[in-house]
Amino acid sequence: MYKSPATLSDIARQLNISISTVSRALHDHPAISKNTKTKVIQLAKKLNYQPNMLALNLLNKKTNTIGIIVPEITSYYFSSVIHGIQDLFSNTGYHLIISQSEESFKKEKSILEAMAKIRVDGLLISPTSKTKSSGHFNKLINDGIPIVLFDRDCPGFSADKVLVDDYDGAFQAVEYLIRTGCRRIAHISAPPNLSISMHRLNGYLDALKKHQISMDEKLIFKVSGFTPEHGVKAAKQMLEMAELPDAVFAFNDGIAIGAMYVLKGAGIQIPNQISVVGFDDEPHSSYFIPPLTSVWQPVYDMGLLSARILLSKLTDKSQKESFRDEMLKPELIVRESSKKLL
Amino acid sequence: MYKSPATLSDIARQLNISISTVSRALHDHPAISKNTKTKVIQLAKKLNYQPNMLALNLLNKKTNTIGIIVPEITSYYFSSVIHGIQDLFSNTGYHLIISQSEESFKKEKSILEAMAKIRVDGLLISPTSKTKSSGHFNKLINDGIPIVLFDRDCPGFSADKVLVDDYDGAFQAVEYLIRTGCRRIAHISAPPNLSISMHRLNGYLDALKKHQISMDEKLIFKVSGFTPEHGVKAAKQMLEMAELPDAVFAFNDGIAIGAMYVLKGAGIQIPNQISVVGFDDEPHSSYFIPPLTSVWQPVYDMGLLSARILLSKLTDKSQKESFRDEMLKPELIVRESSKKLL
DNA sequence: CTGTTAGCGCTTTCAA
DNA sequence: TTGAAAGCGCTAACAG
Repeated sequence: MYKSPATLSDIARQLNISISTVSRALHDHPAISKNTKTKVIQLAKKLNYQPNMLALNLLNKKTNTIGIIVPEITSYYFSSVIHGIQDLFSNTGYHLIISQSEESFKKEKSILEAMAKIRVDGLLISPTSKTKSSGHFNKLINDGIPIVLFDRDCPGFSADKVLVDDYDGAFQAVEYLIRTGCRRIAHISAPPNLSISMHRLNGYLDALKKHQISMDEKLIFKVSGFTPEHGVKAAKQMLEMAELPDAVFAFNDGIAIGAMYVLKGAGIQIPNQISVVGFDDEPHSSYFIPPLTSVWQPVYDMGLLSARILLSKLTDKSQKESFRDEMLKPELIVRESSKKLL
Repeated sequence: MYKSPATLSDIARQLNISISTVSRALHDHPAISKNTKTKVIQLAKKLNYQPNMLALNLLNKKTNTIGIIVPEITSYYFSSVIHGIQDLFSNTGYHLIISQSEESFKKEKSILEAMAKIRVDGLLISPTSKTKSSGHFNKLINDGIPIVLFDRDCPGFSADKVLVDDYDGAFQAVEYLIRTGCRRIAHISAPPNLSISMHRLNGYLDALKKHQISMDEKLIFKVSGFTPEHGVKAAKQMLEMAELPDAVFAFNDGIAIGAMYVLKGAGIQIPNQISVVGFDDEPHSSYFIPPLTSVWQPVYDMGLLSARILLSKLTDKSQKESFRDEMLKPELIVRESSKKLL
């Protein structure tokens, strides 16, 4: 059917020399006559010889493959991180295998097993919101497969980590709201088993505390996910309160957008009656009316840095045993959704 | 440092039997005594034996790897297709390698070369907007690597294709606008070398023609990309026209959103003065005010179907030589951005 | 029922 | 400067 690709022995046979000579000729080995070398190289080009990676992989016990596990790929957030990772690994000879855990711990475990089976050389992981233990991670570590965690932490698991300072981002956002005169600041919070969820909540609480604003339980809306629908739900509850908040700090842009939709629909002036602030700064957020104030995160850089750390582990196997713990800084992007007219 | 994984010969040595016996025991081979079989299986479990995929790959000349090439991963559109592809290939033993061409023909070619080098078993490709020839594709085809094209066509290239009927989607959208009373319908069109761009433009033109509305060159805004910024640009030009259009049909939601932002900012009533319709139906589109009318596409299903076609090629090598040419139907989702008050 | 052998494509000693 | 041989881990044909 299809002619199978040329091998070293094909070249050797045609030239009546040994396989090892051919191999040497193709690798700039010093001990080889100029004559045979050129002959080999010519024929190799003619036959369109490509080294068989499968054979090399077996020989080197390396797959040149990096595994990536994210909760989902269809979000601006994770796809941007992946973009950063890809950019760093391009031209390194490594290729990337991407899987989605879909926030399922069971799925995370089975993906991890599959990755172990195909013997990836290293892993970049953002754990699910359900992940509490790290036994499944450690199993791979014990096999000598390095893991770098990004975005989401898994407390108790020692590894290289690249996280964003969510606490600081939330603190910045809420302190800014206070500075613009808000006092009854609501927070729409995501599931508490997610570390970043707690960090943002704590940033919110501490900013209030710093400015001596007493925390009001009723102003904290806990929702079970991160989509606009969840924001819708929270905002509807909000509308039933005796006294409305004067600002909403949402866990992320998706929630903020859903909330803003409901509030505007109810005739509430944004930002004059209620300021709205999101988190993640998704590209379309600035096209809402009013454009959404949000906490920007260095997502692409997070991918780049995680990848760089993993690559250095892979390249320099003798690396010191200590783990890197990087904390990237987010940045508040102020837009109209929070600029109250004074 | 790390103990290397157990091999067949490890088991064989410890049990004082031959490697092939071990192999047979682990593969339910009929010719094997119950006794040795259980012994082998026990020890294998104890040693946590995992077949070495690298060796198997070399033996079978298969990598169990599928390559995916998309223009970008950070869009709802392509990440959803990928999601569909992943769901179909999960539990098939294949794993996926994803690369971005970033709309660069040169990059597409180099990715293709890399994919050939690592010997992927098959490829799923959505070509760049610059791709005009198919020589680089055919090179892989000649190596026996099947390719399935999705979303974007590459005219002149014979292969399995899974496309969406963009013409029909555009036609539906524009005919709907006409039915709601619009007569001066503008179109914001993407780069013409992109096949889907032309199909949507043609759908627009034919809908006008069918309803005897003469086409007005000035109402067709050609932009160089697909982001909200491009919509902003077009809308600003629009605002300088002597007579405004009464509707805008944008190439996609991104453009529509950018345009809507500018139009609303200029005090124009949407939909009463200008109806706005997008394409792709991104999840956040329904949270704009007014919520955006858009042409929904079966993106997830497109991924599923492309993957299914590729898988069947891979499984049944003796497949007939004919190519499948699937055309999925889009669907107009009507929301407030186009419901004029009569 | 089990062992021996060859081979997938390549690199790398060791000899010549 | 070149060749022969071993081995990476596994399967399968062929003998026993």
